[in-house]
Amino acid sequence: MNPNVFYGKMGVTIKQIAADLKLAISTVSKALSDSHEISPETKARVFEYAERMEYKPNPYASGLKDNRSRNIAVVLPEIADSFFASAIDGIEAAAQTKGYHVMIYLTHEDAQREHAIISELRHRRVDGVLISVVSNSSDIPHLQGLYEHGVPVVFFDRVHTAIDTANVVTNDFDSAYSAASLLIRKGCKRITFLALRGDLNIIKDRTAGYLKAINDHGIDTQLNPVLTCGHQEDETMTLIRQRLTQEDSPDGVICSSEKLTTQTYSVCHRLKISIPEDIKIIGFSHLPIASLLRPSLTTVTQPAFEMGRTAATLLLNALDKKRTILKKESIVLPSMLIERDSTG
Amino acid sequence: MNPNVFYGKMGVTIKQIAADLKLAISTVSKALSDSHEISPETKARVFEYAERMEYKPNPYASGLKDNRSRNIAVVLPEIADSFFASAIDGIEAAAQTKGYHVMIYLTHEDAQREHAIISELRHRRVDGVLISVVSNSSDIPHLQGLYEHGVPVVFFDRVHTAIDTANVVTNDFDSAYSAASLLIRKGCKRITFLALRGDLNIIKDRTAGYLKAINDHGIDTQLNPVLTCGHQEDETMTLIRQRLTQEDSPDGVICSSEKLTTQTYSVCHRLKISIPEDIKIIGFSHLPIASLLRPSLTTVTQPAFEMGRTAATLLLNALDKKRTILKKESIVLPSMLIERDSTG
DNA sequence: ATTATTTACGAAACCGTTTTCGTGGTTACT
DNA sequence: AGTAACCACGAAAACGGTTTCGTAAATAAT
Repeated sequence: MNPNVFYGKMGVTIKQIAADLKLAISTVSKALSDSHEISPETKARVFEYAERMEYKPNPYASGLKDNRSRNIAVVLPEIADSFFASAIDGIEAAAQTKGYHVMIYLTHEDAQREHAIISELRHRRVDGVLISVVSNSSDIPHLQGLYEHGVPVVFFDRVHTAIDTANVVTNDFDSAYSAASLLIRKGCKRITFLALRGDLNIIKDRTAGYLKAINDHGIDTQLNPVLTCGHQEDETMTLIRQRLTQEDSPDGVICSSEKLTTQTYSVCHRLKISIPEDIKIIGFSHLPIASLLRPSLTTVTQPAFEMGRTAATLLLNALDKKRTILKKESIVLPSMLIERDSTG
Repeated sequence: MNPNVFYGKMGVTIKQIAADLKLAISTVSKALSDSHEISPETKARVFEYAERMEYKPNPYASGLKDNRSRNIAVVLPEIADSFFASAIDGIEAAAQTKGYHVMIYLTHEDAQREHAIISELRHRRVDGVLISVVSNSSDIPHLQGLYEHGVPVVFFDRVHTAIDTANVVTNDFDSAYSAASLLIRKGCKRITFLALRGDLNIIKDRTAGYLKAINDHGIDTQLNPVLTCGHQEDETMTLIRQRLTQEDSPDGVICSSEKLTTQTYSVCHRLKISIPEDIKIIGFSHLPIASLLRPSLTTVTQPAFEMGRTAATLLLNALDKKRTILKKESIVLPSMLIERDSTG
């Protein structure tokens, strides 16, 4: 632009400063990092000038040396889900205090997209990855490859046990057990557990916890089945509607995901099935406004923020120590079963 | 682990390939970019080898040359807000198709934090910034500086008109006008408009639209006031409660933000004020489950996803053309007033 | 007085790319 | 035959930093 207007345009480089101050580039670099081999006078000169020029080192240039960008990736199925939104919140909080930057990648429950993203992340754009996978079988080789190529991976919520790294989960089995027990205690005789298609660990665990509760209470498993739903909204709604209108329709439903919960509510509203009189409902959900629903929703609420923050902290601590392989460990943060009106 | 298993560890570099193939680095680089000055045979050799080694260029090394990272920043007040969550969704969609990467920064409605983040972004970590500001006066010099230093900025939703760049908003004035008109039509005599403290344009516009409607309908402005709320949850709840329990308490409320909406609902629930009989409520909110609330909520729903995608597209198009200054323009995407039970 | 050490700085290599510029060897034109 | 034009490749500079090493001068140790 205008050449004599100002140096600062487009970012002053260390080279510029060196030239202007008639110093060697290395001298300036050392001065800025407060090296002991530079005299106080020179340091002062450099500091003052750098300040005036608003010099900021280019992070990627520095990163080239030690091969780190201080960027981490968060890969997750969707963001319009209060669990994931809060998890990101926790991740960002941890990252910000540690001087890291958070990149977001959305898979939209699509294994192919996840595949593409993981593949992209091999290019060393990020120093590490936090991920909540789409499916438990989808992308082992890719994730494994990423991990083995020196990009540490930490799973949260939707983990992938085939890979030996750290992960952060909640007590899915126990919460589902408690949820089912509550419904049974409330007198439900025909509970349906809404599972998600796929082989997600969290769903498997929740389903198992549910079935254990049914068994432990000596209740007929036939009458208390598991219904597997897909990710497509209309298809799932139809499925739920059919279930709720069939003969011997359920008097209790446990929804294993937030979406399934809201979908079930929608169906009930539309069909004028009254909760909790006709049917009692518990949802796995982090919804902050569960208490404002009609009726207020009994939830299994995950510690989303904490899970995100914990996972991020695990990863960032490893990165700070330049550890690229994390000890295999599962950190389990407990969910809370919060009784509200939908279980009357 | 197994040392002789594979070269690929930690990422092959172009230099490695050159050495292995006994070629010059430049030759390999050109071959990979399919340059005409490399013979088909050599290209084939290089391609095949690069493929086998799973070579991927280091994005930040390349970025150093043309001074671009293909990363963009999204700076916003919070993520646990369905508007912003959806906006990110739209942004990510646009970015992914254009080969850009999205970094998230949360200000938590804190001007200082926003300041720190903007300042951080001057280091050329990102090629451009999408932002929904905390306040309209907070950080002009910083944003201005960022912009002038060659980092393009696009505002969305919470814009900053003092800076001459592109921005994407919704028709706040008109929607507020419509919302107020609806309440008046429904017979409300004492409406309260809940504004947010600060000098956000969107709030100002919404407030103005509300006041205009009150005026146009020849209604007493004294009885239809604006109540300014802060960002602190408990404080705001108290304020709302006071208002709803005072003498001549309102029979209609318009909440200018999603949080205010849910807070108002909470207060009504707690005080057993029945909606819409005692009071009618309209909320500016993108909540996908507005219809599941008790009672279902009449909303002014912003086109969040579209706004995010549009803002991102504007920015990315400029970046692709290496344009760093964007034409000042406002793209207005209309909100929708969706009547539900809360306005009875 | 001689050697050893410290001080304060500069030169240069390096990180992984891209790009400009040479250059030796063919092939094509007149 | 002489020059022009290409062809296929390599050397080196550049991007913006950090870091290692070298070195002249000043100071300290013997």
